[in-house]
Amino acid sequence: MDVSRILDPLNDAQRQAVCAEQGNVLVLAGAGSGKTRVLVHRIAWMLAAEGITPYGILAVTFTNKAAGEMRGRIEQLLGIPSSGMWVGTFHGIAHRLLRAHWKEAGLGQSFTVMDSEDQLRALRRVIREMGLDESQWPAKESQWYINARKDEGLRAKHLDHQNDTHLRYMIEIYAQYENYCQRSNVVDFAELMLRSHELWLQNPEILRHYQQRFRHILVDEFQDTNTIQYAWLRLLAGQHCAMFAVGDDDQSIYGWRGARVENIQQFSRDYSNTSVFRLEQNYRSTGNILNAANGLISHNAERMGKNLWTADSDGELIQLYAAFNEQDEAMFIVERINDWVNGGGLRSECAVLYRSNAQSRVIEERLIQSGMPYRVYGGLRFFERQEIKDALAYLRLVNNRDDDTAFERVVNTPTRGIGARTVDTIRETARGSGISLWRAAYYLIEHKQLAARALSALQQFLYLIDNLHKSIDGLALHEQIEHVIHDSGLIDHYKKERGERGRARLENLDELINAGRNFDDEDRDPEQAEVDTLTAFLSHASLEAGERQGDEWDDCVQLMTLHSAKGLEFKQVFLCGLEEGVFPHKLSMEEPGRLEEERRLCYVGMTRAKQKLMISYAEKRRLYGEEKFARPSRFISEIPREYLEEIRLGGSVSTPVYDQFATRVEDNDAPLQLGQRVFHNKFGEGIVMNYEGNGRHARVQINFSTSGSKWLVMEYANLQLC
DNA sequence: ATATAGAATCTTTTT
DNA sequence: GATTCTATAT
Repeated sequence: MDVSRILDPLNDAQRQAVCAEQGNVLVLAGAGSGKTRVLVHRIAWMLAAEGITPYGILAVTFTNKAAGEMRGRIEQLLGIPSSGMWVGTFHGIAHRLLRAHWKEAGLGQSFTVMDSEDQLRALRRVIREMGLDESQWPAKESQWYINARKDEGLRAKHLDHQNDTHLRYMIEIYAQYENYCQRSNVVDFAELMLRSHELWLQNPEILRHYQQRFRHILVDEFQDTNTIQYAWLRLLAGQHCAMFAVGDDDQSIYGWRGARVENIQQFSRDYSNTSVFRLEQNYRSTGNILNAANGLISHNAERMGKNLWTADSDGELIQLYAAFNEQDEAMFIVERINDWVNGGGLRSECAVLYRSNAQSRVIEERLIQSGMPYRVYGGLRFFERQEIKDALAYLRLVNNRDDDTAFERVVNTPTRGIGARTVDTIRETARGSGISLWRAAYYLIEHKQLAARALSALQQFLYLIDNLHKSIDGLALHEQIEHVIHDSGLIDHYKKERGERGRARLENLDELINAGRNFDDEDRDPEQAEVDTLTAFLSHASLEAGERQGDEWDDCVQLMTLHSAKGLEFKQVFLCGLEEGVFPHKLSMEEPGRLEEERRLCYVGMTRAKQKLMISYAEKRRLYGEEKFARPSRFISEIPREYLEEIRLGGSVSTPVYDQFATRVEDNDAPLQLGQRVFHNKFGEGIVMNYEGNGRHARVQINFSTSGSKWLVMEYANLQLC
């Protein structure tokens, strides 16, 4: 193997990381510094130069996309298939382990993986069965609580209610939910990590086997690992494994779902012989964009320290546009895109990034108006669509009769005369005897404990599932799917739905058959040939919900949230809605830690831009039906001024907007922070709800605890901060 | 079993 | 403002 192909395309820092001596390595890779390249070349280097066998390598990522990309690039670089190597997501690999050791993990052989919607439905049922009021104990909250505990590696039995009633119920719901999952032979996403971790802890011989096999672990996006994922890695690594972790603390934007940036620092502490490398040369953006981003992120206190630089030229200044309102902002963005396209640029080279999905609507409307094709990321994915989930539920039930989530979903879809009353009876029986719904239904029929009509309807349903099981045995996967969606009546059911939507649903069901046809050859895991195809397909559907909607091939403007933009790059980026309360989001403004995460999010957004970055904010914005005034985001004032250029449309430059907000933000005698508690001599204590204008002439709306909401003029109000 | 009206609620997202 | 769920009526 010619090693120069691996080393030549690298810069010094990259090469040092790639060729680092065997041992633990931490690579702090800034945005656009060639993070994936280093991972891929490191693997290639180990295989080609160090004589390490692919069989001993495990590479973990967070998304299927990243895993696929890594695998593809390894194969491209080496010119051979990457077989034997494990490259996958944390959840994908945990799932693989559980399939291989289902018995030791305490699962049934054909256990099913629930997605978050399934999990929510399951929790609704558990809460209802506990006789709790659903409005007082929202399933969403329990789901959040349970997943957060699982991400910390904690089971219900580890938790202490500390005499807190609320907590006690939460833990009880958790415990009941664990029972439910065990009974139904299903696992949720967090459970995959937690249970595979326990599998290793409780079966030292299995752990030893994997420890001996995987002497080289590579981890992508290390800053996004949560507690259980890090514990899982440490356990697998044991004493003799070399870990190669790549991450960027400045791009940690998933703290709210349990990711712990601290794991990066912890890594060097836990593995004392760790060599640390920094990749700071950026190959993506112009100098001005990088300097602006560096300036912004320097306002964060908790950093490992890193400064991106480029050999590229300064490029254009970052343009700042102060819009009158959100309509004006949208108009500005679309006009700029038009200019770009007229100048020969592609629409797909432009991305509009926003903090929250609700912001996309106005921009979409404006794009439609000017006939500009666009694509919004973040809609429903293929395997999450209603009709697809219905079909999958039938398949799941055929595959695993105890899957209560699937049973509940399809027992009366399409309607077949099994009403709420009957299902209630089944549930009660199931709960009374601690059995699955399927078994309870069987029991009720055998003992004729239902009204005649319901009994025969239910019997029909059980026959249907049993017959489906028999008739699809031995068929190819796509034939199985086709059979099930026809015989279940789903096709007829959706044929009745009129209009565009019904037609789309039928098309999707057709597409599901197609997915089954393609699955056989492509997506099977060669090391798990003994798992039957249907089971593998169902797991695939849960673990890899498919691409987001949109025609990739069309040349269209890209619209997405800042979170979904991570890892992508565009020649021209619009960062919009930079207003206090929108970005940083009002729910993240209180805690310093969360605010720093918002700032990192802004940093991520800025560093997506290759050539042109445009930042905009609206002085007045209609959001959630109400019109509100907002101050420009503090993030704007944190960008060093020399990299910004304020622009106005139509050339009518009046007061420089930058000056306006600069004084507004920095002046402490204008405490117009929304949500600020204030004291008024006559009205007492209140909270700032809204304001209009700025400086001394501003009018402020304050909600007083004793006398209600009032508009006051700052100049005369004489407010005191509390 | 379905249709409709009223109410609630509205970061960010992958697996 | 728009969606999504819940309660009630038919």
